[in-house]
Amino acid sequence: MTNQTTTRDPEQTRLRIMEAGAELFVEHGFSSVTMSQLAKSAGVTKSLIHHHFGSKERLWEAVKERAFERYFSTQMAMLEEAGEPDAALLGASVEAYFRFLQANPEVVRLFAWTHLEGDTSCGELDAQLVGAGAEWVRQAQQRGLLRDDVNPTHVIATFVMTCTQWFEAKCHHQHWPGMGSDDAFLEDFLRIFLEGLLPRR
Amino acid sequence: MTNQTTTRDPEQTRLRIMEAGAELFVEHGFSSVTMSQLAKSAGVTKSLIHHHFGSKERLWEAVKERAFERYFSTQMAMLEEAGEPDAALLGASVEAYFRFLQANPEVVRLFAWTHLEGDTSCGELDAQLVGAGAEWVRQAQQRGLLRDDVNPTHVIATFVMTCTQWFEAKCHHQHWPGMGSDDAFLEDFLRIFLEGLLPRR
DNA sequence: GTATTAACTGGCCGGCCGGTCAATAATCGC
DNA sequence: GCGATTATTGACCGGCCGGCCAGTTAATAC
Repeated sequence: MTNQTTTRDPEQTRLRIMEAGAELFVEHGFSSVTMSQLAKSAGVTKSLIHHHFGSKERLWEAVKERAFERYFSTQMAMLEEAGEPDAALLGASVEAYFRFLQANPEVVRLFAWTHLEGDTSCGELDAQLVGAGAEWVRQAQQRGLLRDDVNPTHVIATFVMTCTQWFEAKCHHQHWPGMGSDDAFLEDFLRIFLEGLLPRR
Repeated sequence: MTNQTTTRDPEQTRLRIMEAGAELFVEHGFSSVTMSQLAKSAGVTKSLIHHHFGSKERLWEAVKERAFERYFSTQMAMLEEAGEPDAALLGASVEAYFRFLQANPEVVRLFAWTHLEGDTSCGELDAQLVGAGAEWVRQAQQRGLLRDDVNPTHVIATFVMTCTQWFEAKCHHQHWPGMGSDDAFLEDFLRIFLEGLLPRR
């Protein structure tokens, strides 16, 4: 058999606890989740969670840190495989980000919780990512492919925030009159956003 | 004196409890706030809160409902005093909404909590507001003042979501390299948004 | 092999949680 | 005025909270 019944694997255990934490915390928020729930969900005792992480708070921090790092490396990989900057590729990047959030709703919720907590650590890793994205926009501006009278960082921020809020506030606007599907909204947003960024004559 | 020491005013008491609830819940979230904190902050006993609202959950619902109604009436008033639709007035509306959120950060946090709870009630009142806004955009489209190949509801949603997320995720993006002030961002967003909405030639 | 360390368990703790209840005091209908 | 109603209090409840601790078992170092 692959797993002996009484074999210990502390790495695996830590991972199981973090995965349980990720699921419960992201779904219900830090303070709604109890150590008993975490223990039950991870299949370990409360004491073992304390042994590995010290406290509920430190487990939450470990969960967030792991999630941010995974997010960061995924996004960095997406950014690196993007080619030379131009308007079409900007559109493709927006769509890629939108699809990423669509496929990973837990990322959106994680951000929302950390924003409400006022936690700045989510933005620190992101700074590199945004720096690279803004540089990418700046090059396109210099080549005359995008209008150059807007701050490149604001260009990145605009589409990142729109995509994030679209999924974060789904329950808010999903029944608004005339509201379309994910795809329909993305299409309209891209129309406005990309044409708004064309060089001024 | 304006207030007798031992005079009862149940309306005023309900209000004090709701205001304490609004402040604490919006700041820390429903499950982090305890009845004892609420009671202390409102200057009443826990039992009195139960007497007036029945339970912690129902107090939270009352707080949200009151806040949504105030939000709705404020926004409706803003919408009604807006004049005939055109691109400049759309810009003014975006700015008005942005300034409203800037001046009322508790509204932003309230929306964020309700979104995480999956509460749809915030969107129901809004539906009217958005319906009116979308109609306003539609008229501008018919007059050839705005491009007509985008869904009017998506136009409203785009700027509402951008403004909301700007303030909601402030702690996330405030230290991004090159990120400007509230005003600088708003200016750039308006450039992109309004030019992206001009009629296609 | 054996001593040391680390993983892991179960039971327990003080404290606070949301909520209840009986008693009291102010207000209101008449 | 006076009885019914309702606002308000403080004492109290069972239960669960996060965390601790003593003890046991597995892995590791030598």
